[in-house]
Amino acid sequence: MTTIKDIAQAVGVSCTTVSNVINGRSGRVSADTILRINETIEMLGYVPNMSARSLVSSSSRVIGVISHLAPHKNESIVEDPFHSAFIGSIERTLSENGYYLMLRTVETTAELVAFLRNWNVDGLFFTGVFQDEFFQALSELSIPIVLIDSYVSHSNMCNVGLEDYKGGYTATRYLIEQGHKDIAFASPTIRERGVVYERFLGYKNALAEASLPFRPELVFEQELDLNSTVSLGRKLAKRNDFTAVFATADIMAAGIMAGIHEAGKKVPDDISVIGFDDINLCQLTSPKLTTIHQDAPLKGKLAVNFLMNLLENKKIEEREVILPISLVERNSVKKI
Amino acid sequence: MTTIKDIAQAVGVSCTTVSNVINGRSGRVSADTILRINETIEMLGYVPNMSARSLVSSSSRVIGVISHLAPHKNESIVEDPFHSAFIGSIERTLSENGYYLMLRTVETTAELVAFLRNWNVDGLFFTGVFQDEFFQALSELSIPIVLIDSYVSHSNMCNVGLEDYKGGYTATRYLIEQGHKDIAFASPTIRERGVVYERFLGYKNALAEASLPFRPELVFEQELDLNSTVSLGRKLAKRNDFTAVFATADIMAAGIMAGIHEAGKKVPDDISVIGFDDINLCQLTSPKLTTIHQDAPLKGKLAVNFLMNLLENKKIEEREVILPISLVERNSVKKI
DNA sequence: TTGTAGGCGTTATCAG
DNA sequence: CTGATAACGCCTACAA
Repeated sequence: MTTIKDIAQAVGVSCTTVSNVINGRSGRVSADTILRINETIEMLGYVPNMSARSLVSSSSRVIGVISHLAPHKNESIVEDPFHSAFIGSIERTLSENGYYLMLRTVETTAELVAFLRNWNVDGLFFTGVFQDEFFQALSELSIPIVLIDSYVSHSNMCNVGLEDYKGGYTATRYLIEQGHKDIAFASPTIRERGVVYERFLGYKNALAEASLPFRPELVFEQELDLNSTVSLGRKLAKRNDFTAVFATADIMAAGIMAGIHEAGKKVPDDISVIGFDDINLCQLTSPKLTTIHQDAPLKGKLAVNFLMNLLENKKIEEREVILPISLVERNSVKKI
Repeated sequence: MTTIKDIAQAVGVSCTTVSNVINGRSGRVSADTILRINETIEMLGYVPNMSARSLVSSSSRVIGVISHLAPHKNESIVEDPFHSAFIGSIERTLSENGYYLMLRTVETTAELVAFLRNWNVDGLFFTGVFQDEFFQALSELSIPIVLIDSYVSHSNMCNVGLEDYKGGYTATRYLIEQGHKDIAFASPTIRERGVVYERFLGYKNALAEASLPFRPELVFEQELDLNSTVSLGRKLAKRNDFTAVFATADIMAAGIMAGIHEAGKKVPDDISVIGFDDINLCQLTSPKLTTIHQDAPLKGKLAVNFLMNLLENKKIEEREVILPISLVERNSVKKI
């Protein structure tokens, strides 16, 4: 393994000089020396040892992408098609900026803290944080953190979020405009101050605004895995007390549609369905899924921007970006 | 930050002793000392500094998951729903075994080698390697490598693969048994010694075995992104010289189905479609997609097993596992 | 059973 | 402009 020392010897200078060149402190070194050093670096194929750097500088250029998992749940952030879409985007931008991405699933705050110290992690991405003990732990951390889709805030964090409330409102409002009066709501567990909660509020307010009653019996909380959503669809197909469903995720909406079809009913003729996210899947179901669009790659890009600014101690005027949503009309909602 | 030294001082022993305890060399330390040290570690919240360890041991417990990207192509391994399914599985198992996962997209072998040296990467996962310059570079590396879905082999690598040939054969054979005689083949670029190539061979041989002619004009190579596959579907719908399509990936099959439907034809009445992978999506399209099943999470698990054995220098009888495929009949193929 | 000392590759400080 | 030297946290001979 080629080290800085090897370079120094080959060129006939000291380690310090080599280090200075590598770190761009060119003011202190003669142009000629710089050239020779760079040539030798090229020739010998020198690559910096990040461990050594990290050791001496207490910082590592490692960015953690944390998937906070409830114990014993068998899913991960990457398995969610929506999230995996911007992990890719994050990795590339990070990489372009000279950072490295570690993926880590943690269950407890202790695990998280250990991980951070293990590697002198420089920054963190976190999705879907709630106002709980976990958030407490996060806010006590001294490294830059970028939250994604989180309705909590703290002075040393940034957040890139979405118009979730408006999304819920828009979806419901659209259904109402299409003549629906009895609208079911399907989502994973609704937790206070979470993304789903906001969409839920939007749903309720759209109802209220149209003087439609909110009917708790039409709220269905369910896991997002295939089996659960499909069987929810079957269950919904058996009922006759509503004409449309708003699902807070496309994968859920698609599962519900499949279940409805299995039960021998039709979307949108018997039941209308609207989703949320606008992932590719929406264009692969039939009927194609009407949904609320959000820009996942952009979310990733903005998140990385935030983190970069935080890491470089740049002034940040706004610590939060809220991305807009928009309605994408396809064919899963019927006008009645 | 608590170090080994702090522990040593607190307990009143030397660093060596603490180190011995941490690394389980309990033979050399008295039971009492071990206890006191462990208590103090707990109390002070000591966490090992991996950079320091890595520096002194030239090994880091970092495992790289490499996404080998053609330059300027805007996709990543995590964006493929099939691959992301087992990255999750990999991360968890790795984590349970005390390893860390770095995700990295590389375009050139130089980038890859730099990355490995930067972090003293201990092992590597790699998907879809071909017999090319990149493979050359890999085989000269001295660290354990586990290939996934690769038809190349080398003494210091393991491979977890799939019965791709059989999959291609089975899919085609099934279509033939259902009475189809003119069968199109849709896939991304067919590269020699690649997964797709094997499936293609299976397709051709099934045709030959049934004395059906191989018609090159029915082979469609296309990118896997949504737009490409859907437009391929539209294109296929316009032709009348075949009755069924075998697509080598479910996302492709689903896109093709969508395109066919857009063009006003029906699956399976006008054109039958069979896919490959059996991802969740298959159960969300209508008709549901008949496909060749493979077990993605198992693939991940086996890959990690291989790597663990390699890392621990265990004897490995077989350096390769080929997972079985099976046909899953749903509703996208018509008997004619 | 425990301790001492040297070194892993890099950076930073300070002197020349 | 350049070079010693110490330090980061940990491990491993070797010594006691």
